[in-house]
Amino acid sequence: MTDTTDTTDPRRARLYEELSAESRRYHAAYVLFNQAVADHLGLHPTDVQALSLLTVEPEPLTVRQIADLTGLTTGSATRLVDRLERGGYVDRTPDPGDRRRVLVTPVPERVARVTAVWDELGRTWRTLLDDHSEDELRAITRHMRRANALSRTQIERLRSLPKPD
Amino acid sequence: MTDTTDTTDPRRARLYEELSAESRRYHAAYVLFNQAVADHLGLHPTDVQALSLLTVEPEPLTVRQIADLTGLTTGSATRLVDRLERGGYVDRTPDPGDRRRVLVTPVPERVARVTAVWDELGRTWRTLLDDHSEDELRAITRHMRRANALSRTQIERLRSLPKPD
DNA sequence: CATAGATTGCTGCGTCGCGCAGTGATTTCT
DNA sequence: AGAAATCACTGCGCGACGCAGCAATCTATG
Repeated sequence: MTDTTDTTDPRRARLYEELSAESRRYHAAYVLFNQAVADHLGLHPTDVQALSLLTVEPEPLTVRQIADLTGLTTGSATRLVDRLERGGYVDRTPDPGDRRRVLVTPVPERVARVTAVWDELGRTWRTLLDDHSEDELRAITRHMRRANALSRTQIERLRSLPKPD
Repeated sequence: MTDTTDTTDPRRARLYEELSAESRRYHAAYVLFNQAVADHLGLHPTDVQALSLLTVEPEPLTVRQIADLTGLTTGSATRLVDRLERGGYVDRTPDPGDRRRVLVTPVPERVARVTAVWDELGRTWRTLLDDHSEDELRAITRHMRRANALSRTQIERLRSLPKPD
């Protein structure tokens, strides 16, 4: 019926409301899950988060990139890599192209311990995704991708704004 | 064409892969955004997170509920409420029904400062959601709701498992 | 080509959120 | 009524984090 998007549609506004509330709980649940994984492995939540980001990207990351992606300072990122290296999860390799940089590479055998936990979750996840249509899956992915990009610009906006205190 | 769900469909497997990778970045982005909001308001990320959870639910929460929802111990939750109370964001009210409990109620005028930041984000969010169909919005919300419930059971599983250390 | 400036990663230092363990008050179980 | 569980709270110590300063290296400008 409604082909064009009507922003004042009350039913649609209700959908926005529900999605907003649900995404808050969604993120809260993820934080708790991440915490549980960290406890299970004897790591810190930040470390698990960093490992997650480190394994998503195909090429190794520098310490600075890890700092930017996690939101820590370069100093804290150094200690984080220290912990991960001490635990045997990553290797430090000097960057051949720029000798200031240090490339952080995940150690597959060791990281497998972490991904094993995720994969177990992944199996149950499949049963969750299986009754979504392909179009729905694409819509979900697209929403996340765009929300991702949006939050980046919003963070910049917040940083440029004066603090209300 | 494919009416029933075929788990071995390679194109579908690729969709799962993309969604998995994107949701990792999605959560990372949220953590960064939450951090930026906290910096902006001079609060701690955990406090902002707690305020978010506190305002989603219509009725006030007890200290224990806050502890469970955020994953902290009751002791840390007490300090968290201390900080929020000192900042004027919440009020402590003894529960009339159970005098052991303390009800934590958000202070609307003060919390408005926080929600103002969210609402500004909300406006740009609308432009993002506006070009999703209602069915897509429902699919996204449904996915989050179910992922939420799933992670709860997965956390229980992790806690009952022996630690690999 | 030399030199100033920017960038990268690392290291003391102090701060502070957090978990742990114990306490008193209140409720629930037997 | 007494025992056991639950709730919120409080010292205490740990450790992750931000900050500031450091040397090494790359880049830009004359």
